Amino acid sequence: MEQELKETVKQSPTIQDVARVANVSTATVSRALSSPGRVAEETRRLVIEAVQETGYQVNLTARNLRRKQAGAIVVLVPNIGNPFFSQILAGIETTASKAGLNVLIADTRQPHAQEGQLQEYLDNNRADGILVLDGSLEDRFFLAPNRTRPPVVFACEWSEGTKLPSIRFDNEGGAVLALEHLATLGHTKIGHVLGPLGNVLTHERRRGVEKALKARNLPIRPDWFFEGDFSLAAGARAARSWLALPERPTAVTTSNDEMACGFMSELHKHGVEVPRDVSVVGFDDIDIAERFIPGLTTIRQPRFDIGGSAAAELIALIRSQDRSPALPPVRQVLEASLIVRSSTRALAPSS
Amino acid sequence: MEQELKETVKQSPTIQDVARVANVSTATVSRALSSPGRVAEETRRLVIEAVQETGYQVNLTARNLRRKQAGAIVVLVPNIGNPFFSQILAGIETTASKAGLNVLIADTRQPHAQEGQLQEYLDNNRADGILVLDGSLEDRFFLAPNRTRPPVVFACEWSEGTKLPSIRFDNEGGAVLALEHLATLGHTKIGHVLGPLGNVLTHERRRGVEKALKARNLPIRPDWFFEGDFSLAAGARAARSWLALPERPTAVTTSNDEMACGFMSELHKHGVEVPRDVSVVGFDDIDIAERFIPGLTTIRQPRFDIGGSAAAELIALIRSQDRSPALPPVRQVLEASLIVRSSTRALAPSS
DNA sequence: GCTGCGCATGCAATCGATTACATTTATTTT
DNA sequence: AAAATAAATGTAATCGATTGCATGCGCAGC
Repeated sequence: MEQELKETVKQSPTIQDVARVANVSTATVSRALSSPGRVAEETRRLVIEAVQETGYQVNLTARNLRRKQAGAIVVLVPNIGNPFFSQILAGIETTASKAGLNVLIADTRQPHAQEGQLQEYLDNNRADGILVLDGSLEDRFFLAPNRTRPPVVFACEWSEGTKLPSIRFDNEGGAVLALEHLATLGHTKIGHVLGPLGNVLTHERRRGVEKALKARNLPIRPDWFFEGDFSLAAGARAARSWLALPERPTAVTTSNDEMACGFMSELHKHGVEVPRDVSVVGFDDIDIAERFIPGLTTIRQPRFDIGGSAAAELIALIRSQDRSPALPPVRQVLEASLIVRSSTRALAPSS
Repeated sequence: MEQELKETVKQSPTIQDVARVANVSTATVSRALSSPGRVAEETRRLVIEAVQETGYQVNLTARNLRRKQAGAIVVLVPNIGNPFFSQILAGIETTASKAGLNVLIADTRQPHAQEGQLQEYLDNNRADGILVLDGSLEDRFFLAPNRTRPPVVFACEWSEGTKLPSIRFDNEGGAVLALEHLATLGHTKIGHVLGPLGNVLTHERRRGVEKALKARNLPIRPDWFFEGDFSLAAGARAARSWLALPERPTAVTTSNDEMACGFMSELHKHGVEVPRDVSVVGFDDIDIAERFIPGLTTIRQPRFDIGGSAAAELIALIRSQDRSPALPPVRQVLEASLIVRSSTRALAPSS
């Protein structure tokens, strides 16, 4: 009898199995699959057939071990829960998985993420590259101290000091758009709810606001700039400050949409209606903006695209890593646009 | 001279380096680190010291190759962008990374994710276990056709047919809570906005609604059940249906919060105010619910916890995989609670 | 004092793919 | 036609950790 005992538990087919079926060496299989130019046409056909017959799939762990790579990138995001980031993550996912890379998402604000966890990602092993969506991380994380660190790309936020590549929105330009819109509607007393103080976005958006005010020769009053931190609660706090003001701005721009929602929500509780009593412009155009009451006028940014661009840039960096000379750090800036809804209106001529 | 030429590019230290410094074999180092009981006290101390001196970190790729595992779990989520899921993901992340497992997030609704991508995750290599947050995936994905498939745990949603373990909220109970609340406020004409039809959550929540209506002897009218799909837009469509009704319910429950927001938003555009003209109860308690205008009365579920529990269950399954006999499929149900805000009010005695 | 057992440790195979180098064969050059 | 070159493939080392098996040693039992 020729019958052999077969194991009942099927193992995944390995490159050895393919080699046996195709009647070539494992080296040839490997080459046929990853550098087709280096094997004969006919041989390649045989290998492909054998792959199909066996249902072979490359073992990424083995490949990564041999190639000394991790097969993954890690994304440092300040807060997965923030709807602003999810679209960006989707863009990253799409681009990365096309390149065969896994995406690990690390929430830098999660208590357990502090220090140890983060360092572990950064130290050699786990990731081939790092995508940072959180500009507030200290630079020391990225300034390779002694060992080889994977390449880093910033997206959306970035760190002022470092010269690392970054993909950004035109935050200053966006803020200017918001201000121009309000000015066109006849507003002259315009306030602004800031993001967290250390944050670059806060900074850039504020600069846009001040620039536009200056250009129009409108007042820049410190008591019309409210502190915040991008949260709904911060928007509500700003609303209470606004209410307490002896002289109130007739329009307010906010450094993100969530604060705009919190702001309007709190005003509503005190009987103040938007846009009747005050106009509000947000920033980001998160999903709920369209359906908030009232619909929120805001600045839209191509979020899916920025994720994709950043991932693409990082992948390019990873691929070029061994090759000399280092690519010059890219700094790509994507444009923002104004979306007009119902939270803004022309200033009544009376007031 | 004893001076040797040192490479300028420092490699990560390997287990060999540690062994050399500690003056033991690599086997001993490995054992000292992963099964401390099997080496002498003194030796272990030496190894630990050597680890510190060299800054050694285990190479997970090598370990995973040798142990034939992937070192990661994959989470199948219907839509990363949905704020409902982000908290759950955070819970999963926390638990998984404590166990040294990476978390890969796959958005099943992303066009590119269809078929190929998904299958790739499922087929042997990439993941040691799968956490499914999307009940609408076809069972065939999980019914191992021929090869060994990693363990699967459902969280939040699940697939009716399969007997796989699942961690769930008490959806029916939550819906009953919502209905009881409205009934207590004097409402007798109560409608409901459904989720997508195939979805188990839609089904369970609907069942809760009908059960509570029946218990109170209130009418169950087909024209008061509105079709939906969990999106803001679906809520808005339901609002238009509600407006077109000859006889309108005075209160509406929705199968999730986003639809509640869409519903209220659209009504507002037509001059109908909540809760003055109609009371609304949501489901989920997403972040914005508290700050919507009006604040949304809704059913809260411990989202972070469900993610954590599900991950823990999956990890237990992974660890026990080789050991006989298979654990019995767990089905854990977490309780929901009612959060009362401003979108509901007692029915005016007049109407 | 010899046998046997168990503890601590080392040796070397192994996981599955990649790739430097060697070998064979075919093709071109002079 | 011999020599040089190129193309296709095979052999075996390698990535870094884990682990089955072998070894050596000390101690208890007879």
